[in-house]
Amino acid sequence: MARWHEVAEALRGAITAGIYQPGAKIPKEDELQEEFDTSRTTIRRAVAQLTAEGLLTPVRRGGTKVREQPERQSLALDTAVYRDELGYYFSKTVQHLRALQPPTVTQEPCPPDVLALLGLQAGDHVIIRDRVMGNSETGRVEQLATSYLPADLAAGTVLAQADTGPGGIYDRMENELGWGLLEWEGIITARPATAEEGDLLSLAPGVPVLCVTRSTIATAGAAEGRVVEVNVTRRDASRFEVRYPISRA
Amino acid sequence: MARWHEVAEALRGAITAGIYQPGAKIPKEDELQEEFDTSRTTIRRAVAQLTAEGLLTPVRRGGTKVREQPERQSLALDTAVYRDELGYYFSKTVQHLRALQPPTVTQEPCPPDVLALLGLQAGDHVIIRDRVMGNSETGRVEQLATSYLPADLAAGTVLAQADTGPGGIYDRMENELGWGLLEWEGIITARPATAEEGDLLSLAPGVPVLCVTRSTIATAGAAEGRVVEVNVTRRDASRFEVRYPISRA
DNA sequence: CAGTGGTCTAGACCACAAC
DNA sequence: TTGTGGTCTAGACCACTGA
Repeated sequence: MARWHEVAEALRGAITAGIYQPGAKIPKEDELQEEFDTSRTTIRRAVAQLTAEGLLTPVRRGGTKVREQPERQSLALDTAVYRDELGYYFSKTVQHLRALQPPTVTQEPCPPDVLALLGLQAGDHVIIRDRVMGNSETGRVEQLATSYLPADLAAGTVLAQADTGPGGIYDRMENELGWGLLEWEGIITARPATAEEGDLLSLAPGVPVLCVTRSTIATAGAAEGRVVEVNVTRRDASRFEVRYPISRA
Repeated sequence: MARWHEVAEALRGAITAGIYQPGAKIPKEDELQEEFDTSRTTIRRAVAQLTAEGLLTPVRRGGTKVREQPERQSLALDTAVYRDELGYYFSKTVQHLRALQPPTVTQEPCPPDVLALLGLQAGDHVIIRDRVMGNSETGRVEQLATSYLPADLAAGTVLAQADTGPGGIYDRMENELGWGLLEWEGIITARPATAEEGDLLSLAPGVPVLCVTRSTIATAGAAEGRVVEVNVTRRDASRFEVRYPISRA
């Protein structure tokens, strides 16, 4: 077994055994170096591993702390979609999330991971609507939301404009565009965060993002039967969870 | 910006731009060292970052490859529980998963992350039933399943034995123990994989685990109103997703 | 403002698996 | 067999930030 692996295991054991409590500092690198009689690089490799596992967070000038796991915030699973005079919404729980800035709208080749969902070919273009959402009072960023719309359907329409008017894009699709009563399907996934996501969401190193991907299907008009939108929301996986009820069938 | 950050960004750009295709090899470390005119350590730091993001997988003696994202396997969300003469099951989709070994049963202090779910105090003991599940034909490990039961309820009962008989623990709870018709609730989370999970599930470095946590609530008998079991299943987040329907309310 | 973690260098040897 | 990534050393300087 590699030396850094041994060091990591020793530290991990000390943490789970409670010798180092959450919020407490572990010895500084020089001290660990002496304790384990190895080079600083090896110590750093071990600490990096535990950091990636979410156990430690190094603080500049403040030592390396045992990470306090934040309480996870529950999201109700949006198995039903509601509608009132203002538009569609997917959760009965009041969302305090607001777009912190106007959405970014661009047109680009479709990223590979949404190609299949939209039923497109490699190289096909999509309209990308990007929003950074959070608590408008504290300014804290809570989720990143991105919509992908096939360019052959959406380019040049109101769907490609930053302001889509009252009710948002779904109202436009059902009313002005005549795409019928929309249908939806959801997928929950998780993956490592990109560097950009880590920045925007203030993720601790190594923490993944929890993704909820919602596909919108048209039932009439020019887009009948097609997936006309894929919406991906990404959240800090250490701070959010998706909760759902189970009933007897 | 740190040098390794620049290198990482350059490589990331080349990958997303398709200059390095999935499955292809990026230049070996010496060549990158020359190309970017920096030390090997810096190159390795950059490659480590992209590996953690799931973009690269180094292969010994075979160079470093651009990771081919495996197609995700869909899991139906178990919003309903079914029952037949053999016992309970949570998914209509036939599961080919079998326990690859008999379950491990131990008694330990309750881990902090399930304390609140079980309504226990720090230091309280739980019975832990651990199973490694996978495809019994290929031997491939697909998921890790762990059940936590409060020791004050389960110790000394059939629930603490490796073989719980036909129908499993839920039948024992409802029938022999008289805990009434059980109820359930589910939670979906994601977190970085531990070293052990990475080994068992053959996870690529940096890939998180997708967790489905199911709590069982008793409605009668000595355990009435209590959470009598917490079941946590962990899967490779790059290979699984949870899919669910959305209907109009 | 000084001590901590962050970055970087130059070099060496090792172990594993693809060739 | 041997070239690749994996590990490790000893040392240096930097930059941020919390004491």
